[in-house]
Amino acid sequence: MLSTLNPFAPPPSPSSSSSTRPPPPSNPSLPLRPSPTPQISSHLFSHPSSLLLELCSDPRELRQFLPLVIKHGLFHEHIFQTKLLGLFSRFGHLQEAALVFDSIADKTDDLYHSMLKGHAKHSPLDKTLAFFCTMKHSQVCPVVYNFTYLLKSCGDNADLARGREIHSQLIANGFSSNVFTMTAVVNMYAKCRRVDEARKMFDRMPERDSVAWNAIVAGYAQNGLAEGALGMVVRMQDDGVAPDSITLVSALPACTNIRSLRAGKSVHGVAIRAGFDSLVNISTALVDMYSKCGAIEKARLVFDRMRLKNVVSWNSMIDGYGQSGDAEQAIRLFKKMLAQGFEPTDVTIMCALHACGELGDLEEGRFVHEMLTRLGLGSDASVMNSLITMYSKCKRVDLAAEIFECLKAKTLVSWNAMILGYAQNGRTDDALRLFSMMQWENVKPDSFSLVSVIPALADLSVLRQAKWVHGYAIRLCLDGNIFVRTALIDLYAKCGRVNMARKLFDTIHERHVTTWNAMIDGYGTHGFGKSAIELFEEMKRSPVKPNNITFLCVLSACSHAGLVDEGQKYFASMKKDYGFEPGMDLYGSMVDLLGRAGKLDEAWDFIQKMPIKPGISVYGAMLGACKIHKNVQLGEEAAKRLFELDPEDGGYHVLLANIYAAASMWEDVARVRTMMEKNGLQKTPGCSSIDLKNEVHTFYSGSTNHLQAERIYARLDRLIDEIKAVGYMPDTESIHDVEEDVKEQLLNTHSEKLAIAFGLINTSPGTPIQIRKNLRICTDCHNATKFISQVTEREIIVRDIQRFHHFKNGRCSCGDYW
DNA sequence: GTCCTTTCCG
Repeated sequence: MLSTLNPFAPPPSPSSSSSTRPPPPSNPSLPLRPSPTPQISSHLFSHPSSLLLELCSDPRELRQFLPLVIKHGLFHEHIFQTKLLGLFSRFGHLQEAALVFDSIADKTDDLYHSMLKGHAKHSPLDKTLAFFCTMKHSQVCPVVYNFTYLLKSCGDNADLARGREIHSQLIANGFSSNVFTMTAVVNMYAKCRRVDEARKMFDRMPERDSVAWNAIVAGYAQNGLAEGALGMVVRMQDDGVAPDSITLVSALPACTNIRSLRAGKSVHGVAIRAGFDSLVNISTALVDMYSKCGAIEKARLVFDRMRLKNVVSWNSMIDGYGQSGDAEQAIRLFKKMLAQGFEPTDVTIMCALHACGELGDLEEGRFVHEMLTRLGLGSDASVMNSLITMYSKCKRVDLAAEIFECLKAKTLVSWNAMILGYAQNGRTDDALRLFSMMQWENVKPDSFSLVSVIPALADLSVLRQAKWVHGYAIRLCLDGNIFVRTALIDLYAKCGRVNMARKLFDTIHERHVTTWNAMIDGYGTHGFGKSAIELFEEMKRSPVKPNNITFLCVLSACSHAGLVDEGQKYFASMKKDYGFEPGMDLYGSMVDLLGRAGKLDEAWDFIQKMPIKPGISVYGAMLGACKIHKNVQLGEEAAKRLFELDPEDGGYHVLLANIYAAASMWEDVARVRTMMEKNGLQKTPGCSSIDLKNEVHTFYSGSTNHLQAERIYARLDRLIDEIKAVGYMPDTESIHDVEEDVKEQLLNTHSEKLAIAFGLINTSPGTPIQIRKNLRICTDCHNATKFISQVTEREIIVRDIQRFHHFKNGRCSCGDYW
């Protein structure tokens, strides 16, 4: 700015202190130009003109000035030393400030105060306090603002111990009723999350100005105590202090926090009446409040009416769209922001990445990735964490892993994001590997880590691991966390321990909607439809409102238990009583409900009447029902439409082939197989696994590579004879083009049977056997297992991809209805 | 010379 200064302008009046000084002129384009140093002539360095130094708005200009100061021998003049020191410390160049400071022989108190301020604003807390100590040792008398700066620094570092120390020193220095220091004390305690202590100090203040009130309002708001914050806003008015814009900008996030549109609107009203609503920070907070309170259109209205927007305003609106599920609008606004020439910040990038992830838009995601690299945000941990999540959501967990591996400053969030990414992309082993690795690297898992890894364990359904992670959660003192507990409920249910799940459920008093959903679904997959319904009815009487997932769980429970009327009733109630518009999965559930129960025509009719175009899940359910009830004609219809939707999963083709096979339509079976090959679709090989003595044993159909293979096959041979003796008939009708005995042989070596035989050999009599199958259990194995449970007097629990089957005394809990 | 807005993982 030096070139813009008029050297002939009258010098500022000597009485003008720094507090009333106008802000330094700022022209962002100027500091980039080389400074016209030679044009500055030495006559400027008369004493009044030394004030010029103060007008330096950036350290660069200061550095350009310095050689001149030295050249003209002014460096040792007190006024220059004072000003230089002040400037260096204001700009955070503490080393240079210290150089000036140390060179001064007889230091005035002012110089100490100036140094302390610089340290408090720019140095680590340790250094600041060390300087404060030397200051006291040099017999410098502390002043009010020494303490306010020190306390702010303690608050920013959330260093309660040091905060208390400063607090007591302040009392010793007789500042305990000063409104400035005490406001800083209130703020410090609030920042250290000790709102009660902050409040105690606030109540003890002999007088309170609006700043003091703002400190306590913000204190409550930032600690998630919205009611406290809003209560204090009321109290301050009763006390005759009018809320200012700072009060309101703190009160708004409090309304946002409790999602209270009503409170937010009333603050908006106050802001309008006081004329604060045109302030950029107020209107930005309003945008955030409205969008988070579910009034996204109103947020957009406020946003569009803003005459002045800053990056934060844009970020709030973009994130508002992202959080309310409108990722497309978020991206559109992001583009608009770029078009208007705003430079995205780390926050903008994170919001944009979130939206890309939601949309699964890899191309856009890559574009944002390139942009953030250009912007130099490639080492910002938060940004990189968002990138990991974006790539994971776009099903490119490989790219996510690449980012994670290269990320130098991994945070706990990075680990959590990567674990979740693996878990959600079916990379269970990698999720578990990372979870144990993080502990090797001394990163302590938190509730998010557990909530990410537990579903991966639920995928494996190994009870031993479930118990281990439960114990681990207890040791980490995280088992009380509602989301961890909910994940554990789901885990126990998926490990076949629905009673244990219920026990955990009963210990939770403040249940989240997902807690109810997990338990209802647990009952549903175990075929306990009645229990699921009872629990749902209990939920309706609780303060927690069901969401559309709840209805999905309830309908699937009804479907697995054959409760057709109940299911239909709930489907109707969902729209009528709760106003939920059913999604594709719910329609699929309804088709499943009707179809499984044999009401195939009704199911088909239901599909024709759907208000939205039926998707894969709907025709998939129809096809599955046609397989159960051996309906070739409707099966073909469903498959035709299903294949038009181009599913990536080859399972539907297999389903159709099985429908044909059951009807002995072998040419059609062959046709479907050819079609699969042509489309590059593969049948997922069926496999069954069983957990034994800390090891998971996995079997594929006919596999002979197990160490105990000989014993297993021998036991299986005997087993087949035993169950045949009590009435088992091999279901060979769905196998074609081989001899009868080969058919039997093929059936007998199904993975389910191998796993059961292995379990029988290796466990003592009476021990329940638990198997996990990656596809649906086959009809013959289901039948055989019933007989096996009878002849061996074992309880056999099979979890297939759809549900649980509890076999006992020759019967299955699904009532052969699955 | 104190107080204030936006953001990542469930």
